[in-house]
Amino acid sequence: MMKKSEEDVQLLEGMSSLDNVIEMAEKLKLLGDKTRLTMLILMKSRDLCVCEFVEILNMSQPGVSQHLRKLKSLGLVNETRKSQWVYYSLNVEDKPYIKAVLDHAPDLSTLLKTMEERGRPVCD
Amino acid sequence: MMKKSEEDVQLLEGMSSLDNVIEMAEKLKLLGDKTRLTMLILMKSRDLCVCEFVEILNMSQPGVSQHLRKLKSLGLVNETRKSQWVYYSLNVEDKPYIKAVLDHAPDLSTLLKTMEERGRPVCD
DNA sequence: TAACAATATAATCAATTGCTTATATAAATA
DNA sequence: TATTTATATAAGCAATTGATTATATTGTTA
Repeated sequence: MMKKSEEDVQLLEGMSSLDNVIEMAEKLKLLGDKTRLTMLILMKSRDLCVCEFVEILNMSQPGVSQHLRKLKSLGLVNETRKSQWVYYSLNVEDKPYIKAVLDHAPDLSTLLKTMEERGRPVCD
Repeated sequence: MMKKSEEDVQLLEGMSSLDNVIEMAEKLKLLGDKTRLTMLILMKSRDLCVCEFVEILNMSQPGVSQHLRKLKSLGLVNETRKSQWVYYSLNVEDKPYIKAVLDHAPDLSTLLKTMEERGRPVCD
């Protein structure tokens, strides 16, 4: 087998770095939508089920489900079924730059509380 | 003038938080594109002019200019003309979450050096 | 001042996105 | 088991995006 020249190695390293940049951009693209970013920030307070997102975000249930699917497909959230409800939770402990973004995000816990007080869906 | 109720105040505060989320999402959307993210990471090493981006990213000059315009319009970069060249530089010191993202980004300084060694544009 | 080099803007277009409505699936309950 | 509730998937569509080529602008230099 032919030995790699230093230049080749450097090029290959450059390539894999670029792959990592692309992967990073894909995740950041998910944060670059106001609906999904709001969802992620809300999940800092607690896990939420789909119908809660529907109420808070005031959008159609399929719309919410599709955003959650994208977040799940890139590993930013986990889903847990609790009888009829599916709860979504943050999964960013091992993604430092996403965690950093969410740490600096505006606080939406007041908004969440407000919705809770106005009679939210039962959810268990 | 009518006094605001506590509920109104809470609602209004909620609103402004949402505005901040939207503003945050707009900036993150800029990072959610592989070309622009690469540009920002490259500028961590040093300021670059348009024609350097064109060479490194291997795309059309107008394409590069339009990405830079978006970054400038949201205040993520500054531009400085040096005779015929326009240099772009990072302006993220006052944007902690963007800084955090770039701090965690893959290192592209090797890629930049490689391009420099292969005879880059003169640029002063 | 004419030609050139670097950059910006305009016009265009295919691909992607974020939403909707309609429909399917899954679990709980009468 | 039939109905209801929660969620997911499919299909469709207008708006946005990221690229291109063509053209305008700005500064340098012969």
